[in-house]
Amino acid sequence: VAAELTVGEFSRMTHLSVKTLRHYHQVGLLEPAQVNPETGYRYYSPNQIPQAQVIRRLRDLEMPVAEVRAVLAAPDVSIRNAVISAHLDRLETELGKIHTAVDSLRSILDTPESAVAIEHRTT
Amino acid sequence: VAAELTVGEFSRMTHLSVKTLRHYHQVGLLEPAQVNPETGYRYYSPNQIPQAQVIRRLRDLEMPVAEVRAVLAAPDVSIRNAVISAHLDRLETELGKIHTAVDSLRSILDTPESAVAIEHRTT
DNA sequence: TTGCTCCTCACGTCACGTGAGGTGGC
DNA sequence: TTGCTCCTCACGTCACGTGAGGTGGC
Repeated sequence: VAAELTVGEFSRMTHLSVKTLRHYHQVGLLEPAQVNPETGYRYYSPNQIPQAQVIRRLRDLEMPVAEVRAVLAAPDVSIRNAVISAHLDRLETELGKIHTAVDSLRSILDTPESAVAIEHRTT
Repeated sequence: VAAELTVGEFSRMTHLSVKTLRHYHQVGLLEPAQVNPETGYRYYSPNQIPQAQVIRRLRDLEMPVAEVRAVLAAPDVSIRNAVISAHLDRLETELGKIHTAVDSLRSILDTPESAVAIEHRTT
């Protein structure tokens, strides 16, 4: 009943590339509200925008597509939030590890004559 | 001149999977010290271990293989360090963004009746 | 007619992992 | 003989991107 948007329009409004939108259609993550059976043209509804933004946020946080799908299919807001929260926890643990690794590498780089020089011993 | 190690042994010492070692051989990132031309068996030298560990560290920090190769081929320690440092900077910027996104998502989740409810308006 | 948008294959990319089928040495 | 390790294809995975070749509406 709402005005339909073409992929291009929907792409601009959601900042998801057209290729990505087609991909999401194909894997059933985000289906267009309508598809013209003759031309194959995809049409999205404006009220699909919030959902597309949720998808984009979760994908930006590297949540796998399958998990994003699970989040959207969650029967209950509290379940949904629990799944997201679990992912955020994993992510933060990851960030911590990477941060530690970065620091450790930096300290190696800041120590000119140490482990870095090992490779020159053969000379 | 040093005792040679098989892939399996080298894998255990570097914590790189055998498949990964074969892959690194194929793409020329880490070549075995010797390859038996009859059997195709790969043999690594113990003094390749430090290099393998550098590779592992950089890959753990999601540095693309091509860039790792560039780091190893750097003619000069200062150039090498500059490349690594540039990557670390990019990484930290990334981490910051992700952290912001996580916080913002968390605050949305902590606010029960807001944007999350938009999807139910059609009902 | 020209442009722009849209479409469908099919293949590419990145960094491996999986699995089949087979060999060699203790 | 049994096990374990090693090998080479070839294809799979994940999430798209690229590019060819073609269509439809203003």
